Amino acid sequence: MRLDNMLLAEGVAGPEKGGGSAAAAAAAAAAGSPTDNSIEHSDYRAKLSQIRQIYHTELEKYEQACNEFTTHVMNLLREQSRTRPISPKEIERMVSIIHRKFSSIQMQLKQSTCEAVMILRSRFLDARRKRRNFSKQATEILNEYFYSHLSNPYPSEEAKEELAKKCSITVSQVSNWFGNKRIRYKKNIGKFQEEANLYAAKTAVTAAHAAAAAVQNSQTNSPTTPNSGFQMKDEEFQLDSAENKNTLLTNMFTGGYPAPCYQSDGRIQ
DNA sequence: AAGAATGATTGACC
DNA sequence: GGTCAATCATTCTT
Repeated sequence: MRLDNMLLAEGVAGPEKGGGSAAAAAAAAAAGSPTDNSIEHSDYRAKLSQIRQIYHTELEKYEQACNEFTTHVMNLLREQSRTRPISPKEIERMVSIIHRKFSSIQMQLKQSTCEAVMILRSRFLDARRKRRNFSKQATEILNEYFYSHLSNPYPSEEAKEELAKKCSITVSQVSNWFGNKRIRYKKNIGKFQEEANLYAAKTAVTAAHAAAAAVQNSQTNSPTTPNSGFQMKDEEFQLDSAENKNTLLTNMFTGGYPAPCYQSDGRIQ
């Protein structure tokens, strides 16, 4: 009974099911509540409840019509009983015919409701599958964070939330982005070197401005710069040495490619 | 139209 | 539970 299960899972089954309502509640609870993707999801839920409402009102209408028709037929039979004898069995037969007819109509209603739910579902899933590239600003913000935390590009939950807010995307999208970025950067550091230098320069410039404002007479010209490549956390301090920074600074302006600092085997954590 | 880039999903791992 | 790695599916670039 796929259709029934589906309706139950979506909470479309009505109270007329009697004992089934408990099963409906259980199924709804078991289905869980994926509370991510709030905007599209709430839209989905709204449409679903709309379908459910239509189903219930239609069902009620049929129920009522069935009752009305039954009493109408009963009246007719009663009238006919004056002219000819009508057995209780015949009445029973008529009533059961009517009920059968109406229950088949209700079945059709259930089926079409189910179809509507399925269509809604597939549309929802399609919408989720369809992706849009993030805005340029969003990518910029994410890249800025990534390259300025290259030694440990793992934003905390709070940092993720902040980035998500700044980029107007969800936290899981931020997680996805960092997951993709880490793996793709690691796979081909050379390809990303230009980008890395760009963002390193960007943060260097802003840091330099701050530094210049603070210490005008100082000779220090090495603002905080990111590492050349992210490493295992164990190596972080070792590779974040001043020597490394200087190398990067030089490379930044000469366009050189600093050697990647990866361990041959391990994962990044 | 083909290939590259990119966001999302999935399964395995710790 | 978060991450990695492979992969899918769509979008962008050439």
